[in-house]
Amino acid sequence: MALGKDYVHQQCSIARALEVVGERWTLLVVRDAFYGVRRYNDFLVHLGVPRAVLAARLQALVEAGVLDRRRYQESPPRDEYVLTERGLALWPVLRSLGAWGRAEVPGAVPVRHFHHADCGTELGSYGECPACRIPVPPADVEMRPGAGLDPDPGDPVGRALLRPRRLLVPVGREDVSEAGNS
Amino acid sequence: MALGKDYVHQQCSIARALEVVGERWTLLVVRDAFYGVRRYNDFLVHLGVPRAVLAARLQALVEAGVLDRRRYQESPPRDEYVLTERGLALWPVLRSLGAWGRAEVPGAVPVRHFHHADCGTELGSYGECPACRIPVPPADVEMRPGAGLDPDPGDPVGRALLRPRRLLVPVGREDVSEAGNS
DNA sequence: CAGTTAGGTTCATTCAATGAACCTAGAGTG
DNA sequence: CACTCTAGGTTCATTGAATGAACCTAACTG
Repeated sequence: MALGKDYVHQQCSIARALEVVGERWTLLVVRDAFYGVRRYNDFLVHLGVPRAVLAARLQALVEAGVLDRRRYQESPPRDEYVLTERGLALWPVLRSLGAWGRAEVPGAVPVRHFHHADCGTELGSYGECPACRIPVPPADVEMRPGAGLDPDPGDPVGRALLRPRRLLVPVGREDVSEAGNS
Repeated sequence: MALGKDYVHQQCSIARALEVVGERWTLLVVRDAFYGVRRYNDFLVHLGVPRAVLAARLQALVEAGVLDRRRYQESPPRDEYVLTERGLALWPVLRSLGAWGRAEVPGAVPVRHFHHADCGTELGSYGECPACRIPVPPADVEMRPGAGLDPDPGDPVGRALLRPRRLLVPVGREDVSEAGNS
């Protein structure tokens, strides 16, 4: 990884984090993992990333301990990629990046809203629940579509993510399979 | 910017944030700006980034409204790059990335510690003060060297950052100028 | 007026991203 | 039992960006 070669001598834990998640597409792969995407093909169609790049990123994330590659069926051997504890710890990074992108990038209409599932309150910029005054773990976060969300994405995974969802819950096969069931 | 071309169709404020700060070196430039680095040459020696890349990144950050380029002397015209409000809003992103890099990247010895200047308490993972229970704005953060910090960095800016410092306070010329005053 | 400093630009080379094509192995279908 | 589909890749030529060295400019310094 090119970043690593240059960042290694940087005296900074930010640089060390960027060695792992700072490459192109990597954080979007992790984001999709939080959204419940687990399979190679689902990442592929949802991100629109080249296959070779996706394979390289998934492998790098597994080696870094961010994702766990696990066999979910044997007959045709199929693996899925699931966030580890280390990967789950990236939630504040994604949350703060998303909050910044929504608040500070001009012309941004809210695309998704994140709520504390226990009480329904929308999360604050730090991923905390303003009502309960606690940092909300991703498993307790409910994602709801916002006004800026494209109502008809081209890929089945994007369509599955139109509905309110709990984070980390795997995208169901029934959501993804049939294309045009309106 | 290559990222923009591909991320634009992504329905996500994380992707929009990455269009601005997701490129190689960009977040490290912003980090240095928080550390008090303001001048082209100081970024250059501290980051070890190619000159052309630094010029492109600074220009992009100015266009994105993250940095403000301001003339600080006329006689030889010299500009400095200072964080805007929008740039200051990136502090939670850097803080959470740094916290993750320290906690989750194996073999990481703490390089710098960040404390609430008002009370001296070390910041939590979200950039909050655990004692005062408030998010600490970067101007109120004191940075102190940690055990993992190289005690003799090769560049004068790195040496200036060895001492405890308030964030955003510009790196003084007297810190940077003389090389080997032990 | 020679040297230095700040802040760049230009250019050839290297390296990674892209996207299309191809590969493999098992599953379902007629 | 041939055909085709699906999941999960690999390979390869092309494109594009990063790299680092060299060069440029303008002003100040001794």
